[in-house]
Parts: sequence; structure tokens; C-alpha cells
Amino acid sequence: MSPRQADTRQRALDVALELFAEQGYEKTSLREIAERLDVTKAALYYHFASKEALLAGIVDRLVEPADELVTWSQTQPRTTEFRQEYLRRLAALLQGQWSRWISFVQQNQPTLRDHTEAGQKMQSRLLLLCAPIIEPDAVLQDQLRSLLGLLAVYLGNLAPASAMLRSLGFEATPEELTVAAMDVALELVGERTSRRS
Amino acid sequence: MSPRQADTRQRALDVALELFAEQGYEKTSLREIAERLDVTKAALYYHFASKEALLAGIVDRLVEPADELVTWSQTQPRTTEFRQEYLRRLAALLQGQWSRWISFVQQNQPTLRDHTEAGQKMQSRLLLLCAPIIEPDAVLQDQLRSLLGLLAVYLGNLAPASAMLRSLGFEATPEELTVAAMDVALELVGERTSRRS
DNA sequence: GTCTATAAGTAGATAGAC
DNA sequence: GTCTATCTACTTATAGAC
Repeated sequence: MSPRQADTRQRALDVALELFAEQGYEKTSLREIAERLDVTKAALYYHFASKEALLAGIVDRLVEPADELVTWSQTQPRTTEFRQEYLRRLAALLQGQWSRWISFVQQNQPTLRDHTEAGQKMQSRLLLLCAPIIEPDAVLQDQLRSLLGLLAVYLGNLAPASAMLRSLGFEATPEELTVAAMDVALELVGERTSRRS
Repeated sequence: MSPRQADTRQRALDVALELFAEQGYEKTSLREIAERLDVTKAALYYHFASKEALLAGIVDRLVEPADELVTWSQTQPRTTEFRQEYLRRLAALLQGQWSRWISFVQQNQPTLRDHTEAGQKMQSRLLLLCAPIIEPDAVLQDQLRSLLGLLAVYLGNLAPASAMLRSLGFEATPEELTVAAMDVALELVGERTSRRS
């Protein structure tokens, strides 16, 4: 492939991710993708054997950064400090490159469940991302608190989620929400004082 | 309509809800609905002007119980005790008739966003259901805690959610999860002791 | 109120020229 | 690697008989 022009396969993955995230897999036709690429449908079929192969290609690329975070987390001790650092890294990712990843997953949850190959790959990563902050030996309530802490980070750092929160009457800027959510999250994943002694 | 046989319109709404919740709006064809009803597509068009009208009919029925709960909540004082009772009622509904409602909404979120009429009706109800437990005068952190409490109830009382939790390594029965989730939820919507004095 | 028949359109996918 | 042209299999929706 020439250095000046990304090859069609890569561009197709970019365009398809954007369209799938925006309007969903089913509602996006190969014609539409081809038009944006300024090639024909048939040309697309040269690079991808099927529409499903396009989906699989996207999933493979999206799963990569998730695996990196999880790999890092496995080198760390499972302390409260680690869990808090983990949430901070997650927040940074959610604000950055992952906003697109989440849109894609949200928009295509039912679709992904059907295409078992791609769907299971995605789901396994979502579960792996939750696992590091859940203390296996903690009581069930504390495990749930940790998970809710993760959800708080999620709510505080994704544009659509914080838009929803504001329409619920949260009179705060997105930045204030992010700070407050991290505040609550860090508390939820922190050490427990003996609560029901 | 005869007393022995529910009229086709009602049966169609039942069948459509079931199929839409199970496999999604787009993936469900009018042919499929008609076949289950043992009538033809054309007969279906006698009762509903379009596929979209079928969707609108379903949404109207589903929104009803949500409005009842919200109406009740508006007669109540906004105390901690009220919020806790609200969560209990919500939990009861989630375990009962609403499991289907949630499936339908989850499965068709993107679809509902497109069909603005039906989608906005659904979304407004989801927001209204969150509103009663959010204290307008509380600090942002406490508002978030209340919202997370609601999410905890959600996680603890829906079959798919609790299945996910178990695959995350929560070694608990669905019943134990429900109890623990309510435990955490009640705490999150409860009064704050001055936490950072 | 339900039927048959069909219109009109779009989808994913393929064959074969260049 | 990309094209034109086409195939097959749907879809929603309508017209008009019974």
C-alpha cells in the first residue's frame, strides 16, 4: 500500500465503524459504506468476504486496547490503591479513544449477540474490564459497590451518559460531573470499614 | 370482539411485543407476526396502518405502568424513607411485569431513537422513573449516589443483569444478589452523614 | 375482516471484464 | 483492485375480490 493513501481495507474499517456506531449494523448497508469510500460494493467484497467479516474486522481492532489495559492490570497487586488507579486509567480511556468503542457496543448489542463469534469476543472483554476491580474475597455488597464505582466512572466520562444526567436535572458542567463521579467511584472501590460488625 | 377470542388487534400487540423484545424491531417482519397470529400480512394492515403504528401501539401500552408509579411518587414527600420505598416498588416491578418492558427497550434502543414519536415517549418515561429519587437540593455526589442506587436495584433484579454478574464471578444465587443489591441501594439513597467535614 | 396477487424497492452476494 | 451487471431473496405496502 502506498504511504500517501491508506489502503481501502483500513479505510473501510474506519468508515464501517463510524457508520455502525452511529446508526447500527443492520441499518448500515454495504452500498452506503461503499459510497462513502467512493468505491463500488463489489470492490468492498474484494476486501471482505461478507458484511459479517467487516464486523469481525472492527471487533478485532476495538478489542486490542482493552486487552492492553487488562494485561497491565494483571501485573499489579490487588490493593485499593490499584483499583483507584485502574479507575483513573479507565476514565482517561473513556474520554479519549473509547468513546467510539462504547457507542459501537451500545448501538449493536443485540446484533453482536447474534453473531456469536464477534459478540463473544466483545463480551469477554467487557467482563475482563470489570474483573480487576472486583475483590474475589470481599463480601457480596462490597463487590457490588466496586462494580457500581466502575459504572460511576462510566456515567461521568461518556458524553451521551453525561448528557442524560444533565437532562435528569443535574445542574453541572460535564467537567464537574466527571470530577464528582470519580469522587463517588473512588469511595465505592475503597476499603470498607467493618460495616456490619 | 367476542369474549372467547381476544380480537386480532390485541393479539397482534402481544405477539409483536414478544418478537420485538426477543429479536428486535428491524429483524421482525410483518410476515412473521402474521404467521404467528395465523392471519395474513394484509389482515395485519387492516388493524395497523404500518409497522411503525404497531410499534407505537406497543409503546403506549408499556408506558402506562410507568406513569402509574410516577404518579404515585408525586403524592409522596421526598424523604429518605420515600426513596427507599420507591426502590422497593421498583424492584417488585422489575421482577414482575417489567422484565419484558426492559427487554424491549434494551433490544430496540437504536430503533426507538429513530422513530422519534415512540422513542421520545419511552425516553421521557425512563427519565421520569429516575427523577423521584434524585434530591434536587443535594450535592452532586449525593445525587449520583442515589442514581447508582437505582442502578443497583436494576442490576439485582433483572435476570439478564444478574446472569452477567454471576459470570463476573459473583458466587451468589439470584436471590442473594437481589438482597445484597437492595442493601447497597438503600444505603446509597439514604441520608448522608457529613462525609468530608 | 380477511384473502390473493402483486407492486416497488432494497438487501447481500456473485460473475466476469478490465 | 476495481468495475458493470445481475441474481436471489427478502422487505413494506397496496389493490381489489370475497
